[in-house]
Amino acid sequence: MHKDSNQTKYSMLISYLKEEILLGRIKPGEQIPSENTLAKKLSLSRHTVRKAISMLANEGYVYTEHGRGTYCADRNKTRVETKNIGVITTYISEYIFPRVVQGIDRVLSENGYSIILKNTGNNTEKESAYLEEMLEKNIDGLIIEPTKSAMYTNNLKYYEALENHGIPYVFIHGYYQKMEDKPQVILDDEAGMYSVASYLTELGHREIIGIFKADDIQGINRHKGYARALARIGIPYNPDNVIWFYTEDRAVKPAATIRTMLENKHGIDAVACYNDEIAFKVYETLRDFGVRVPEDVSVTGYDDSYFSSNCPVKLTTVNHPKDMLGEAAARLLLEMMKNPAMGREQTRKVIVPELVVKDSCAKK
Amino acid sequence: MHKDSNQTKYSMLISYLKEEILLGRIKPGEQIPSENTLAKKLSLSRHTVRKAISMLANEGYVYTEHGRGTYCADRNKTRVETKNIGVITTYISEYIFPRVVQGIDRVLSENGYSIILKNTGNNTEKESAYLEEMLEKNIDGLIIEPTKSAMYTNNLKYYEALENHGIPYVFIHGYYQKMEDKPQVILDDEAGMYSVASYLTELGHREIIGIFKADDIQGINRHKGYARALARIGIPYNPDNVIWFYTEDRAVKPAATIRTMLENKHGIDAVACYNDEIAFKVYETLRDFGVRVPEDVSVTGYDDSYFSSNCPVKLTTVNHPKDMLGEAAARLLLEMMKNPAMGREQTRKVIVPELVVKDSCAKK
DNA sequence: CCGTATTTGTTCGTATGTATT
DNA sequence: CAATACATACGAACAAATACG
Repeated sequence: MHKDSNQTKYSMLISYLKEEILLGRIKPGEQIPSENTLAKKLSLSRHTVRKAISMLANEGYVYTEHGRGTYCADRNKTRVETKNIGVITTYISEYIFPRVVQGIDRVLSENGYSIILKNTGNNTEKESAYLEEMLEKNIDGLIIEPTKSAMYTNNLKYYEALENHGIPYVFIHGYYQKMEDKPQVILDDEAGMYSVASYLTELGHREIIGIFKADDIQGINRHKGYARALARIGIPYNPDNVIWFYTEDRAVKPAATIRTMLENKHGIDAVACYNDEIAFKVYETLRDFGVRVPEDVSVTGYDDSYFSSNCPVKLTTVNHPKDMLGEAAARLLLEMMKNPAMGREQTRKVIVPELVVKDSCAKK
Repeated sequence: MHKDSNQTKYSMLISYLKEEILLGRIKPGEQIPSENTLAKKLSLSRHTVRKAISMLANEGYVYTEHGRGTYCADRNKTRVETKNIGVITTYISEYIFPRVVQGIDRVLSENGYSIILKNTGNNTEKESAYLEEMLEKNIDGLIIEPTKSAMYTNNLKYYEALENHGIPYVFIHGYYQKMEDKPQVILDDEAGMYSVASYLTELGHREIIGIFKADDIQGINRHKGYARALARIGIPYNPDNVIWFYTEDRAVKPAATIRTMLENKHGIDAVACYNDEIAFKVYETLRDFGVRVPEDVSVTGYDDSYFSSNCPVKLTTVNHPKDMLGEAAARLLLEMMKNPAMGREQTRKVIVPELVVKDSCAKK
């Protein structure tokens, strides 16, 4: 049950049964435990169980037969095209999201589809709720940016359900670790950060601080690229030079840690940041401390956003082909809807981003 | 009651009430006796009455409101709820749109609705196509930012159709000129620009250039505020000091015109811009020409976006309560869906923005 | 075919919670 | 604040349909 605990008892039972049905754990025609069994098992009165079942029957999830029992209804016989595609994003980042959605929308609108938009605010429970909503709404396909993709997720069941119902889906930006082979359009984050870190080492920097996001796969992969670039030229990996942050502390942790490092006279040649927003904050922290960029310390961002171009010292960064990412995901989804039996090679698109050199790095 | 006596008590009550409604003895909107009243009058238990009423509600004959009563429904207007709300924006401006949509999404998601997103790219034909699509999709409501709101539109028929189908809609940001009294959530653009221009006159400026967008109602209203502020202190209106631009030439016209003015030694004390993006371009143009901001010329923006805060000289601007705008629109729509007969006073929300003084203006 | 257990359907009573006026 | 109206939840009894030995 484990659901919205502030809800009513009957609605908890409804969402429990609904989930079982939507996820295919109770199959059409299958009998549901009797009212008395459910009441006893869940410590509810029979009246409450009846209320839940009567509502489910009304919504067409189950049907009851007098004297026989209650059965799961077959709702899929009437699966019509809705021409709606679900799009679930993590949090509406001001500088990435709109362009990606625009790319998706352009391709899908051209093909007569509309997008149903949801954003999870990087909250896993909301992701559950919205996936369930999408299943109920009978969408024709789904494009989803996974929430906290580096963390354990118990939402895998929804993806299985999508597959059971024959609804294609495409991951963008990231993917869950057990689902590397599922359809996806991603950026090669490791390669991107590898090119940043290599660029910094070529400028002669050795004490390179890396700042990474710990709860999404992008952060993990960018960290890999950072470590690989340093290893290539024989710099031993130094955990003290790596700062990890989470969605929840992104506004304070990176800048605060850099400040502490400066106060403790931790040697810093360069700072390679998870994205432009962090880089901009790092730039401000350094400036406030009287450290010049790039003369004293080099700083790099990631995403080539307005944070990079509007920073007093334009930030060297990695481009983010936002529109292209959205368009590619939409096109892949359309192909999959046309031809459901696509091979793995065709359902994985990796876009390699490029280093964009601006003014925030100098030779040591 | 006089009906099939072999039936159940609750079904007798159902057919009694159904008949009253179908024969028009109980009219749509009219209140039905309370559960307790019916129970007492008909010598039934309240539970039995509730059973009958809940089935009638399910069939769409009546609807209940917690704490108020049970009412006769208008069966001609009961469409099937899709729990989808259409949202049509003009063009996905990077710095306004995501927050507005986020505000809309937050309120609607909380209430179990999803948004179907479309953007017109400020193209009137696309607006037609998308309005038609929304009508086909059977949405429960619509939030729309009108495309080229200051121009003639021949999409009025779609709004009429929405009304005929009983689908409520809310304008945001702007409205068409023949539809001033339709439900809307807008910013008081005239007041916003009035406060900007008044601020500039109070600093002693007289030759104040105004740059406005000609094809949306926001531009028209901001121009009104500008003209009113100048008129207030007796500055005669000078058309040579006003630059009009359109969606299509927004990237070049404003900056190019300022450059021409500078070359022609047109006197400029200050430039009041349509938005921060234009103001940033004007700032760059002035700087490239060797004109200092704010020492030589004052510049103002509008929207309080990152263009304002990331400009080397932070731009004095007008705030844009993006989230609040979206939330207010969503809440208004929800109210209208609940209570279709809302008066005009309640369906028009005007948010008055505030001047945000930063560093780009100085005394003459 | 009968009897019994099971399952859903109808109806009552009672108590408490919550929204509206 | 009190009264009113709907909402949730428990308990109990009996009826009607079905399944099965």
